[in-house]
Amino acid sequence: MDTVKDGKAYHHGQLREALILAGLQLLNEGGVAGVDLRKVARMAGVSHAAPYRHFPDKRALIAAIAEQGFASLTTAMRDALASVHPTDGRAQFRAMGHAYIGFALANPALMREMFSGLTVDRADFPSLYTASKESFGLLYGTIAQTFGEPVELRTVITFSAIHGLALLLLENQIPLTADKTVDGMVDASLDTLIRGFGG
Amino acid sequence: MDTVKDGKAYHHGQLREALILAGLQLLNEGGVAGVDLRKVARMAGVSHAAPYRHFPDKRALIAAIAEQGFASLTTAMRDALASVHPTDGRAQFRAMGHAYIGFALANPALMREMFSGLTVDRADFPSLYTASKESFGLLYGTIAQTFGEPVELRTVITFSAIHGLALLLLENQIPLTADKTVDGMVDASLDTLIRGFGG
DNA sequence: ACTACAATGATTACACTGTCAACATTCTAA
DNA sequence: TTAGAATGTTGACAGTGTAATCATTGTAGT
Repeated sequence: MDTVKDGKAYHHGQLREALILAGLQLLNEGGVAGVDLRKVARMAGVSHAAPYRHFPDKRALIAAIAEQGFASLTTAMRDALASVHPTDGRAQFRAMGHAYIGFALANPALMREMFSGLTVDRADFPSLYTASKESFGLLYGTIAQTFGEPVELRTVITFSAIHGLALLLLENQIPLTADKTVDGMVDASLDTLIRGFGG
Repeated sequence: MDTVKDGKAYHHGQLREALILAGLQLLNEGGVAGVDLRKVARMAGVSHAAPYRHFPDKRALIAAIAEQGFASLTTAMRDALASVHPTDGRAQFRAMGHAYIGFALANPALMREMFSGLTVDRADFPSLYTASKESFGLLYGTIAQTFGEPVELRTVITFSAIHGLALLLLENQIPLTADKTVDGMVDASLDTLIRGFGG
C-alpha cells in the first residue's frame, strides 16, 4: 500500500506531493468515494493528521489533485499539437479534440473531479482556475489562427462540444456500436463545427 | 425543518416520495455534501433507519432524486417545444437548447448529480437510465424532422454541445460579459450546428 | 371478523471518517 | 547556538452510513 517514503525520518520531505499522488491513485481505483484522507496518509507513511499541515481540509487535497489533472490534460493537448504539421490548422483543431477525449476516457474519475465544482468560487483555489485555463488557451490559439473572429466565442463553442461529448461518454450515455465509434463521433462533431464556422 | 407528515401515524404513507423531496431540498441548499441521510429522515419525520425500507443505500436515494431530475428536465423541454410553432423545426431546435441550459442553471446541484456517474452501470438503476433517455428522444425527434440523416449522430453532437456548455457554465468556467451572455452563446452554438448540418 | 404474514418503522449499536487540540521533533534564520 | 517556525504524532470527538433486532400496522385468505 505504501507509495513513498519507506525511510522513517520524522520529516517526510515532500509529503505534499506524496499525498497528491496517493490521492490520485485512490481516485483512479475507487472514484471520489475511495479517497480517504486517513488512507492517503497511511499510503504516504505518515500519521492521519499530518495531511492537515499541507491542506486545510479534504477538499483542498482534491483540488490539488484536480490541478495536477489540468496540468496533465494541458500536456496531452500540447503533445497532440506537436504531433501534427504546425501550419495545418484543421489538423491541429482535430488533434486537440481527440486528445481531450482521450484524456477523459483514460482518466474518468480524475476528469470528474476536475469538473466537480471546485472552480465555482475561483477565490477558493486560484491556482486551480489558472491551470484549468491553459488548455482553453491552447485551443484559443489554434482557432485564432485557423478560423478567425469571433475567436473567443468559437473557442467556447468548441470546448463545450468536446467537453460535453467527453462527459456523456463517461456517463455511458452514448451507446457505442461498430459504426458509431468514439473517434468517429469526435471527427463528426469537429467537422460539423468546422463547417459551421464557415471553414 | 419538517417537510411532510406532521401527524404521527406509525406508517408514513408516502415516505419514499417524502424522502426524495427532502433530499432534493438538501441537495439544492448545500450540494451533494449537504445530503445527509439522517437529516433527510428527520425532515420526513421518521427515524434515521426508516429510509432503508425504501432505498438500499444512500446512493439509491440520490439516484431516485436524479431520476426525478430527468423527469423535470424532460418536462421543461417538452414545455419549450410546445411554446413554439410545431412546424418550425429550427425554432424547436433552439427552444430545446435554451430549455436545457435554463434547467441546468436553475438546478445546478441537481444537474451535477444527474451526471455524476449513476448511469455508468445501467443495471444499477434501470429506470434512471430510461428517464435520462427521454430528453434525448425529444431532441432526436426534432432533428429527424428538421435536419434528417444521420439523425442519431447529429443528436449526439447537439446534445454534447449543449450539455458541455451547460456544465462549463455551472463550473463558472465561462466568463460572462455584457456582450457574451448565456443566451447569446446558446444561440451561437446552435447556429453553428445548424450551419454545420447544412441546414 | 380473525389471524398469520408481509410491510414498514423504531432502537440500538458499530465502524469509519474528517477534523481539532495538545504535544513532539526537526529545521532554519538571526 | 538557539528561539521560533515547520512539520509530524497522539488522542479525542462528533457526525454519518449501515446492519441487527425488535415493534407496529396493514392485508390476504380463510
